[in-house]
Amino acid sequence: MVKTQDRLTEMKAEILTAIAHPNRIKIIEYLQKDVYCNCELAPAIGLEQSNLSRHLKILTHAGILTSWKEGLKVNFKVADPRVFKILEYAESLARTEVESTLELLEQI
Amino acid sequence: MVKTQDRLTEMKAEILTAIAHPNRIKIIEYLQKDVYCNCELAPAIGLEQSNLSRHLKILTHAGILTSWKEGLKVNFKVADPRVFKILEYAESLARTEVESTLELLEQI
DNA sequence: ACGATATATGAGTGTTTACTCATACACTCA
DNA sequence: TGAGTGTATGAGTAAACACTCATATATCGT
Repeated sequence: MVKTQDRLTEMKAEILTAIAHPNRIKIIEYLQKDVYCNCELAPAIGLEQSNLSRHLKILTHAGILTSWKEGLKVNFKVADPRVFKILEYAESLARTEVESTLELLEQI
Repeated sequence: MVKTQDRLTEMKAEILTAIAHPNRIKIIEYLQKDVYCNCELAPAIGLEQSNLSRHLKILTHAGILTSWKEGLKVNFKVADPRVFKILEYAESLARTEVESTLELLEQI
């Protein structure tokens, strides 16, 4: 079944696409500490309310965040800690890149 | 230093953005087996030559693939196995999503 | 019921992306 | 050196994305 394999590949791409934006990475990492609502995240991350709301929707739709209402507010938390693993590996790759750039500079 | 932290976040986003495309995921996973050139990958993955070339450029530029010339051909390999870890976590998240969807269906 | 607060969404905009076709460039070998 | 092969890239296009402003919707306390 090539079709099923393709669907899985698409789903992986959807999950990674949802994560792969600076503002959404900030959101996920901020939510590592605790549970927060839109109104608390907006000033913390420095995003305009409607823009943040859309980023949160993208993350929730991708299954990366879960949300629930609490009065006026909508709270968000990271649905699965494996997301942090992805970010950890991305960070360690980024750091390796910086290091090898520095090594190249030292050779001059 | 907020600026440095932001740059790191951007780099993480760049790395994940480079990975987060179905065709590029296929390329990376195909290269898990062995080293291949553009001309071998094109039929294997089913991409038009110039399109594949651009995807390979994106992956190489992001530091995910390394390439070297061998006569006419340009060979590619995955630069760092941590990329596979990212894809493994993405896959396991995708599978979890499928499972929870199935569970919801069973409740009907 | 009313004003205040939190969130979602329609509409508009500028930018980026993926893709294709055609063509240029790089290299090999006969 | 010229034909053949592999790769890169310019140009054009359609779709997706991120963002903002204005506004709608939902909920709370008084």
